[in-house]
Parts: sequence; structure tokens; C-alpha cells
Amino acid sequence: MSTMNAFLDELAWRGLLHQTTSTELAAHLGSGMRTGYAGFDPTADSLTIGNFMGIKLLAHLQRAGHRPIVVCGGGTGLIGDPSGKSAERQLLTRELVEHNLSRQKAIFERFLDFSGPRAALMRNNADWLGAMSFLEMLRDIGKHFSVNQMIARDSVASRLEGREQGISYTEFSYMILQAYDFLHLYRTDKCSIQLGGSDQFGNIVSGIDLVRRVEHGDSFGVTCPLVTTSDGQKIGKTEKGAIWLTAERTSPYRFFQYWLNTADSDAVKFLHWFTFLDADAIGALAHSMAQDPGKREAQKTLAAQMTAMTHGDSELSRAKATSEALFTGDVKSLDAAQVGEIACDLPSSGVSSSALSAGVAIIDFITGTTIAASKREAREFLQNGAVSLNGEKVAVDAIVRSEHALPGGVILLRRGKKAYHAVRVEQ
RNA sequence: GGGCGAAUACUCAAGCGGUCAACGAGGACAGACUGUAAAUCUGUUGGCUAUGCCUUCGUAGGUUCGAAUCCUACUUCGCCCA
Repeated sequence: MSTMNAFLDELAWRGLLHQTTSTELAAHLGSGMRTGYAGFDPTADSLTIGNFMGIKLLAHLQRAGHRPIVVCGGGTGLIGDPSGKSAERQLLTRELVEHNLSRQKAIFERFLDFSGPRAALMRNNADWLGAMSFLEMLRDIGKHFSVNQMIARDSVASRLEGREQGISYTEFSYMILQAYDFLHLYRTDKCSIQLGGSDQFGNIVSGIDLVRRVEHGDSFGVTCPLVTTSDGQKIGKTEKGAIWLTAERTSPYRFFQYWLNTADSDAVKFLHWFTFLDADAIGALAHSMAQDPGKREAQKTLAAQMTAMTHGDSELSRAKATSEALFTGDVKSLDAAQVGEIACDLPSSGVSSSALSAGVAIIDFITGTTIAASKREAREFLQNGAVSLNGEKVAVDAIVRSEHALPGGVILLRRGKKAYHAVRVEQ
């Protein structure tokens, strides 16, 4: 079904349109340039692919001719959203939030245009929440909220019923703060739309109500479905931590690998959700996958698109080359420069050349690297035949010597299929 | 403020004086099969100088030959009463 609006239609065919707050939204969007915002957490100096959906909603909004605002939760971040059962929030200093904000902006700049007539804006809600006194908040904002309605919200209700977990007054107040964000942006930036995940619907509606009561104005909300993998996992969470959008935290190689390893059942879905490829291109990939899933064309395209978007074309080709070398190529035939490049992409550690010339038992050699956490584990992996050194399986009693170093002074370890580690030989 | 109850490894969750490094489930990791997939099967899942030793069951003490199990205080959380 078409909503007769470029933005909403785009979200709809991609499966990113979960709910809107009003049927008049299409008309609102169709009658001029509008401004919409989405909120982000300032607790780190980077963003993860869990944040990617918010970025993408804003990007689609801008592409459809509207203005996006990135709202950093410098104020609300101190409180914690009860929707997610996150642990006690750490108090962030003003400086840290500023620092994180500026680093995050570099990421947003890859996806949003911060210049021109529809220039994206960045706002920090600490600026207005921090300036407001408790009395003002109670008098001007709090009176517009009904506790009866507040406790009916899913996020709160579940906490009130739960035997194990209550809810503090602080967290209970979170929705008021978030609603006030919307009111503030409505006043200062003529912002009339809030975007978010479906779990934010309640908070968005609270904001819309507040805008209507205080300013007698119309505002709108759009939510996307919570994106999960086919087995119900959150996207971007791995045991080794989240997948980040900056190279310092997640190397482009690992980023590329993450997407390449997408399950068949998720690949086409992810192309819709995460890339900007059009319906024809995705349709062709879906067809290819149905014909020959072993070729993994959908996964390869997904990985290439995502890596190019977040890290650029040159990083993509590096990530591709590294993947080729590690998974299909013979590492022994690489030259020193190639080995060096690959080693940069992998977790690494060092070994002294003197220790190496004396010979190191393989068990000790891999213990403490990312290959094995302890000797017990090292022994187990070696006995299973899970470990290779420079592409060749090693026995439990093998000794690592200087001649094992590849050109460039690196020894490549591999555990199982996908876990790699580079050991640099140091003087 | 008063009363009651809970706290165990990544998570959930047994255990209630010795046979407990701690049942079970999930997760994760490895092997086989594959396509660097899914499903399935097998194994592993505190550490070590390894048929033994060391450190772990909210924190700190105590009782005992011996404590995750009993006692005391503290911390945190939940429930009920005010």
C-alpha cells in the first residue's frame, strides 16, 4: 500500500515502517520541508550497528527532502531508559559528553549531509535539560503528565509487576525528559517528527501529547520495527563485544567479516534494512540466492556495501584482500608488505626474537593470544586440531622457531575457521 | 521505621555440613558435515608446574576436623506492614 509519500514509501518497501502516530503524517511531509529527529546515546565515543537504524531513518528522511536532527542524549543518558533493563548508568562528565559528541559527529557525517538547505543538525539535550530546574520541570512540564497513564506504559508496567526488579523514581521520570526533548525541539527548530525504534513508541507519543498541550501544535512519530536476526538475536552483538562503526574499535576487516557471515535467512532482509540498494538490485540478489545459495552473493554484496559506506572504498578493498588471502589464499606466498597489511587488520601480539630462536612450545606460544585464553584451552584446541600456523595445522608438541616467521616478521595463527591472530617478531 | 525473603560461574538455575570447581538448561567455543551459512551429531566451558594442587558460591568475620551449605554484622535487591 502506498502512502503517497516518498519517505514513508521508502521505509515501507524496506520493511522499516512499523507504526506512525497519525494518518496525517503523509500530508504533513508532502506539504513542505519538515524537520525530524532521532536520539542517540552519548556514552561512548563511537556508535554501533545497533545505532545504525536510527542513522538510516534520518538519512532516508533527508534524502526525501527533509531536515534531520541528531539528538545526543547527554542529559537523558544520565537517567537511563527503563525500556531496556540496562544497569545503573555511569555519570558522564560534561567534557566527556562533548568529546563523545564530536567523535560521533564524524560518523554521522558519513551518512548525513551537514551542509546545504537541508543541513543536518546536532543537538545535545543536556543543553536544555541541564538548564532547567527541578521546580520548573515539575511546574511547567510535570503537570501535563498523568501518573495513571505513565504507569500503564509497557516499559513501566513490566517493572512494577516484576518481582525481581522495581523501578526508581529517576527512571520513572525518563519519559518526561524525553517528551520534553520533543517540545524543546518543536519550539527551537520547528521539529515536528520523531523517529525511533518500536520500543520508543510510548515515549514518542508522550512527546506528541506534550507538544499539543503546551503549544497546541501537531507533531508526529514514526517507528521502525526492532531489527533482530532470524534467531531473535540483537544485531551487532557478538561475544567479543558490539560491532562499532569506527575503525579504531572494530577494524574494517572484522566489520566486513561480520556482514559476510550473515545467515542465509537474514541476508535479503538485511539488504533491505541496512543498504541503500534499490528494489531491483535487491531482487536480483534474492534471485541469485534462491538459485545458488552457496555463492553467497547477497552476503558478499551486503558486506561490500556496508563496509564501503562506513569505512570508504579503499578500506573495503583492503578488507576484501585480507579476507581473500586468509580464507582462500596461501599465506606463505604473500610478500612482506601484504603480510604487514593483513597483520594490521587482525588482533596481534608480540614475541621476542630471542625467545623464538630458542624455540617456543606451541602451547605456550598461543596461550595469552586471542587464540587461547589459558593453557588448558590451548591444549584442548590443539588436541582438536583446531589450530593452524601460517595455514598449516599444528600438532600439540610442535615447537615454534624463527624460521616460521613470514616475510615481514609475522606469524599467523588461526583457530577454527574464522579466528585469526598475528604474532609480530620483535627484537 | 517494623516484619519477611533473596544474593551461586556468561545468563537462568540446582545445591541446605563432607563424595562440590559445584546438577541441569541456555549461550559460547572447538571437531564432523557444509558454503567463512542454517540444522544436526560429538566434545569443552575457573586456573595450574595436573591421577594432585590453588582460587571461587554478595562482603567481612565466626562455629566446626571440615562450610556454597550453620551463626553474626554489613551491603544490595524484592515483598509485606506503618
